[in-house]
Amino acid sequence: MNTKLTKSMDDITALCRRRGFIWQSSEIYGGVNGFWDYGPLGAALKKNLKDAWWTDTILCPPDGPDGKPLQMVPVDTTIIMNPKVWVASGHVGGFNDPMVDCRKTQARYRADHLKVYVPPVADKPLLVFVEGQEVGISKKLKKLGLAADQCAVRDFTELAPTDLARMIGPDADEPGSLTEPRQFNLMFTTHLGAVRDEESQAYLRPETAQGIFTQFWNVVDTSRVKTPFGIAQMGKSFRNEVTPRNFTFRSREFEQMEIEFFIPDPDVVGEEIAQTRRWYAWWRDHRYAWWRKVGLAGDNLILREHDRDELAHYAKDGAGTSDIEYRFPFTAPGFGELEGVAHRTNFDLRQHAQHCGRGDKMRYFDQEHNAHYFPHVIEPSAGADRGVLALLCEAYTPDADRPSGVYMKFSPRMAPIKAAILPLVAKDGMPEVAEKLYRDLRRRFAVQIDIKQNIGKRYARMDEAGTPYCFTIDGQTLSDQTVTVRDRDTLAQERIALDKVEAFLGEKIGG
RNA sequence: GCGGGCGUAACUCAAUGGUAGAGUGUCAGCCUUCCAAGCUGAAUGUUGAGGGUUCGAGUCCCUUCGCCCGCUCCA
Repeated sequence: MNTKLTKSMDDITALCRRRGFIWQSSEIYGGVNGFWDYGPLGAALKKNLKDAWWTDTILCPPDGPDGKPLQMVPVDTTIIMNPKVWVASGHVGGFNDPMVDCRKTQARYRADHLKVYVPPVADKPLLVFVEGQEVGISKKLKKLGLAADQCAVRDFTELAPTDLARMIGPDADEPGSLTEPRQFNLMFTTHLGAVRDEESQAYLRPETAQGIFTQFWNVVDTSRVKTPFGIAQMGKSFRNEVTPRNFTFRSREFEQMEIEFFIPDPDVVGEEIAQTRRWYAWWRDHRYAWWRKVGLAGDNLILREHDRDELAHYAKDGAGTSDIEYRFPFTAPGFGELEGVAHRTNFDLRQHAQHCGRGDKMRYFDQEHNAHYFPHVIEPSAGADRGVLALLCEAYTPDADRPSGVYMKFSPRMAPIKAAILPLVAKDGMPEVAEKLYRDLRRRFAVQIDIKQNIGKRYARMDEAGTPYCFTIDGQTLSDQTVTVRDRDTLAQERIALDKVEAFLGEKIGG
């Protein structure tokens, strides 16, 4: 029995595996770093989280700060898009530079920033330095018995990889510590069609947001929305992370739940300046409240406003950026990001308007203010897999007093199995009553029937699956048509009428 | 990518260089009127993978993959 009362990530991972929440992708082949599969319970849990997000942000969001019903519409865009999208968004240009690492000093340099002093004789080392930072170079050369005017200065990128063994890195003392230049782009590439050349190269999206931005104009033209309104999308994204770590927290394939909420440009519509801050704060606070509502209600969830200097380039001039963060066992006492809420200004829409060549013609027309502008955007961007991981960590509750040693305290709305139907013993007509109840309930709820083994083992199984309620058919059921309800968290039992079970679940689950 | 640690059944762990095992779980049967109880039986392993040393490798060596920790990275 596990008597540990603190939550350990190893124990949580073991339970996820044992009970079928999360497995390593392609495990029988040794797995693949940064990719994870959801088993039956995990897939159900994730769907519950995504359904809650869809319902609570698209179908029935809370009223906005203006007291009016929020306008929200969904889209579902492709993972592979025209590569120009990623040029416009800045994902291709900014991060495509080959980098060189120094094994000795752990330093990392851009290859195109490096210059090399090449001595006239082959048995002397080559001295590498960062362009513009040549302080102390002549001293270093002197030590090697060289003078600067004897050496040719070449670009690092012109030299052959075979020269690496003779090179002394900018911060190193001995040759041979530099690696070959490597591409450091976090986007996965692929090729469209049969020919694998530069022309056919495409990318797997690193964020779903750009699908929303590129279809912004079609949404406006077809769905009768006007600012302020939001477009929401959930879907897979891909980042070729250098170091996938911490279970599913940093995966290379992951699912996002993103909203782009479009509001008037405060510079154009003067009286709306305060609105930008108001909308930003409203989304920030409501997204935080939503995570608490789905089960992260304890001290482990925090809302953290970013400092000015950690803002992304597109958000520098904005109303702010904040993270909703969860204290995972592997980040404690620190926190890990679940969702970021950012005022992205109108950077993305302007970029796309410019790159597609139509420029200001693509400005949105605001009839109410009689003004053309590119709307600003508040972006609440959440990680579905990180949300699931947080739900798992939060639910994991060691309890030395119960036979399983642990139970999963999911909120009823998130629980993969809402209820179990258990005949106390497999005779005297109890299985038949249980089966009828099971057939009735499964039409509306995710329920399971379990007849095998003794009742204690079945309760224990349900504790590890996080099933909030167990209905048990016993001898008394046969005479008075009542069953017991066992509450997962309190272990308390009460009797309710067999024909009230469905209403009971409906009330507790909200289904 | 760098440095360190670790890979044996679904899980937790044994096995001096000499026949791969136990407990738990799972499954089947019996029993059982409320919390992994009891009895009987069954299935599950190319010891992460691939090489090498050896008469013989889970054990020693090399490579590789994966996991954990620390750096690095995270628009």
